[in-house]
Amino acid sequence: MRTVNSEKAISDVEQKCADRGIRLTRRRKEVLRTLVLAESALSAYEIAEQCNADSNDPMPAMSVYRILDFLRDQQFVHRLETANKYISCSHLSCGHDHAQSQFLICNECRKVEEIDFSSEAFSVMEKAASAAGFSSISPQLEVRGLCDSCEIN
Amino acid sequence: MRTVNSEKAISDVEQKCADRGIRLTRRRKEVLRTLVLAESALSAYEIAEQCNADSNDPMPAMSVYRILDFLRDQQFVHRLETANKYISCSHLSCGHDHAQSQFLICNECRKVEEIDFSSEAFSVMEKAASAAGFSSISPQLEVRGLCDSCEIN
DNA sequence: CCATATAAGATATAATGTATCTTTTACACT
DNA sequence: AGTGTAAAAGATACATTATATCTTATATGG
Repeated sequence: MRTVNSEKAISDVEQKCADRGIRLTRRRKEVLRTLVLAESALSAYEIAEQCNADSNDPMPAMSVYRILDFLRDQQFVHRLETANKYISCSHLSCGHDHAQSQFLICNECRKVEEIDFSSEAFSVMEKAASAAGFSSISPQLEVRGLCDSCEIN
Repeated sequence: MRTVNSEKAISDVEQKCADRGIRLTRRRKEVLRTLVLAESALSAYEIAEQCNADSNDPMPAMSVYRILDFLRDQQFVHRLETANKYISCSHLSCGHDHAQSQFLICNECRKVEEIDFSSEAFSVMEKAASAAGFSSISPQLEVRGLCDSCEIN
């Protein structure tokens, strides 16, 4: 599934970088491609491992961290805080911004879905937060659960 | 604030352990007390450090992990997945169960509030999840934000 | 008092992440 | 093309969080 539009996603990112006047270097593209092609979220070290499997030019884990910082700044990649893993943004080819991101994470198969909670859901949460003394809350949310196919088994 | 009812909370936990036929050993009580008295969530190593400051009987970090497993099983303590820290349950003295727990975490001062989202909020989230192919989701939720006093500054 | 199970101690090591300094590369300008 | 500058990448060290495993101690029931 994820491979179908992966090349398009990457060239769209290249375009965005050009527009923003920043560089999508070979190394950065390597990391991005690894994440775009990945079936699931990957740890930084898994990304390095994958890059090293794909080419003979060794990718040090420390570079992966720096590159992830860059890709996250640009919102091409998200960090799953509850999993210590990284995943490519599911909106790489969209024109608009995606500062918001909510993730559903399957505890069984580790599948991750990036979704948009309704503003209704969000305002309900904000109300509860506000009552507890938190006036501003982050729109990044990670919800653990079971995906439908793992639910069945 | 947290110190006011801390001794009561601990003796309530002792009672619960007696009821459940499990042991709240000296070591376990040490860890629990440290968390109950803490102003904020603590890492496992911070807990060990604190225990070691409080007594001359050294608490190894590895014991802390084991004890945290126990305390979490019993729902006396929660793990904040986004922070890799631990916090005592805010319902230690309640009679009923608290499998559910939602946390507001201040990104600035690290203050944590344990709250109960309305079932309304929850059903809105469940609906969104279900549309994305997740039929069951965990009630533990960690929401990052700014508490009111950090908001002002 | 002894057997057994549970808890704790001890040690090693894995996994994840940050700090820092050096070297290389890209790019603008001459 | 040559050079200066800034960004990126490489390299190394180390900090933090966590798990695995084996041994020793302690509590409890018979």
